[in-house]
Amino acid sequence: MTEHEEIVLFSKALQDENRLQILEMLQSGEKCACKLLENLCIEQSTLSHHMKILCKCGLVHWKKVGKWMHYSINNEGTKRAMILFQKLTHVLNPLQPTSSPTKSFTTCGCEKQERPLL
Amino acid sequence: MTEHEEIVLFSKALQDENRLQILEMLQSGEKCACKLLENLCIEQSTLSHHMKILCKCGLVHWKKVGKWMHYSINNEGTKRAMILFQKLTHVLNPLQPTSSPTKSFTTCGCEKQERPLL
DNA sequence: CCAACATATTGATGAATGTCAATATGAAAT
DNA sequence: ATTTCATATTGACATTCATCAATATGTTGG
Repeated sequence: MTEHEEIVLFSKALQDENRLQILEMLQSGEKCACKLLENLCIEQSTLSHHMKILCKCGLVHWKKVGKWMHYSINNEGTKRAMILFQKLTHVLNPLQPTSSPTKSFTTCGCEKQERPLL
Repeated sequence: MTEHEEIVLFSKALQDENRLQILEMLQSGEKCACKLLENLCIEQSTLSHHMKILCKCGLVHWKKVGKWMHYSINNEGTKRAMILFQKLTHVLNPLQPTSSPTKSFTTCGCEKQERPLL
C-alpha cells in the first residue's frame, strides 16, 4: 500500500461525524460496542460498519472479550496518520516565485521559480 | 463550525488521490493551475473542482496573478488540521478495564472501569 | 442441546462524490 | 473591440458511501 493510499484510508475513516464521536468516546479508554451504541443515534448494524472502517485503517484496536467486542484507540495508528499527514503537507525549501513585474505576463511564471539562497 | 465539522472538511479534502498529488506538488512551492494540470491525468474542469475543495477547507492558499491562478500550501490550515486531529485521537488519562476474571461475564465490564492512580 | 444475547453480514436505498463535456467568465494581447 | 487564453461553473452520469431491516454467526448460561 502506498503512503497516499494509507492517507486516503485514514481520511475516509475521519470524514464521518459518527466515527468522530466514536473516537472521542474512546479517548477516555476502552469501550465495548454496546456502550458506544448507547451514545449514538444509529442502529447496531451501522455501528458495526463504522467500527470495521475505524479498525481497518488502523486507528482503532479491537479485542474480543466473551461475547463483547472491546475497542480502543490504537496509538500506533494515530501516530502513523500524523506522520503521513505531516510528510504530505510540510513545505520544504520551497521554490519562490521571482519578484515579477506587476504587468505584462506572457507565461504563468512557474518556469521562472528559483530556489532561495539558504 | 464545530471542530468535528472542521475535521470532516479536512478529511474529505484528503480522501482523493489526485488531491494528494496536488498537495505533494505544492510542497516544492507555489504553482499555477496549468502546471498542476500538466502532471495530472484529469481534465481542466476537474482540477478546478479539486482546487475549490482544497482551498475551501483551508489547506491551500490561492492568489490571482494576471489570468493565472497561483496555489500554495496554507501553513495555517495544515497546522490547524494537525491540532484538531491530535486533539481528537490523543488518549488522556484513560479509564482502564479492571483485570476481570477470564470466564463468566454477565456484563461487558465497561461499568467497572476505573481511573488509574497517577 | 437450547434460549438469550452481542455483534457481524447482507441486500436495498437514497445521498454524496469524482469525472467529463460543454459553456461561461474574466483577463491580456492584438 | 475582438480574439485568445486560463480558469470556473453547470449538468449529466457512474461510483461510492451511510443507513436500516433482516438475517447470520458466535458466545454464555440454563
